[in-house]
Amino acid sequence: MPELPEVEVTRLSFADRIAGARVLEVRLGKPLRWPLGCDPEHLTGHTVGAVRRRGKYLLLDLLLDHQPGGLLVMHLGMSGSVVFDRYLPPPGRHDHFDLVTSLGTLRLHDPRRFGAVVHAAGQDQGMAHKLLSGLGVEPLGEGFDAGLFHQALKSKKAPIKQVLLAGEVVVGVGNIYASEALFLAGIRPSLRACKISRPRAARLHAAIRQVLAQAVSQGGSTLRDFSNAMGQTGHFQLSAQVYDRAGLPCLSCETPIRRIVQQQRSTYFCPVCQKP
DNA sequence: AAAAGCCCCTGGATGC
DNA sequence: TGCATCCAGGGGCTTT
Repeated sequence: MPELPEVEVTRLSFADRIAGARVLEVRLGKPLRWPLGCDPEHLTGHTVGAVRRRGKYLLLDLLLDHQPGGLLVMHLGMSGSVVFDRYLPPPGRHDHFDLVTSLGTLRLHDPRRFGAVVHAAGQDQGMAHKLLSGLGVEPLGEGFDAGLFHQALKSKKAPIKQVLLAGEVVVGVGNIYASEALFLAGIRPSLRACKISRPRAARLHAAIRQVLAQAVSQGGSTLRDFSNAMGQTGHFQLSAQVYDRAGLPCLSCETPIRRIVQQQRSTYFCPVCQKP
């Protein structure tokens, strides 16, 4: 479920409230995608500092006696969501991680368990962790430059939709927003990335930023059950131009939207507005 | 080296 | 009502 906007909206909904909290206990449910990477007891006594985001990962800075104490890396997978509150009911069948702190409990709810919580420490305070190295540039950051983006696409022969999803060039763009950004840019998802001209790459660069920023401002997309750490749902799905609209008229030209499958994921596009 | 396939897991919607 | 099938916001690992 969660792409960059949903993760960012989640971050914004609890970062300020958890800052300075002291970890009292960690409760684990069923196994997630990866093991925590440390004894849960080890985290007790740490303090939570800033909550940051890298791509679709949430990063909780940990401190111990005012010294850096590594990172707690959280990923929401396909069906994950987080809640943070002073009082929560006992964990349910899909609640697999509780960080009980002096200011409330941070809980990961994840029915499919593709998500994870991993403790990363050591070199570079955990930022050198395998999961975080090798990630592309942040699309909403200053490092996302149209010219560099075009250069990066030149070396990729795969279809542009798949290159966006891979996250090696730019992070955070998932299945919904890849289709939406390509529609806004007027580019066919099947077009090989290396074939995209400089002007079209610039247009896609702008479209990615626009779509993601708009989605963040609308609280993300709630397709089935996403909500932020305050329990609030998102509304971007009501603004989607092509995602999940197969057979429905294009909102720009009325041609039926098409659905194709790329890398076993659905892609939606308008065959008229989006040129090969 | 890059691209394509294969899984991990649960639940909701649809069809017979 | 029951059961089978398909589909779903991701991404690491293995195979071509």
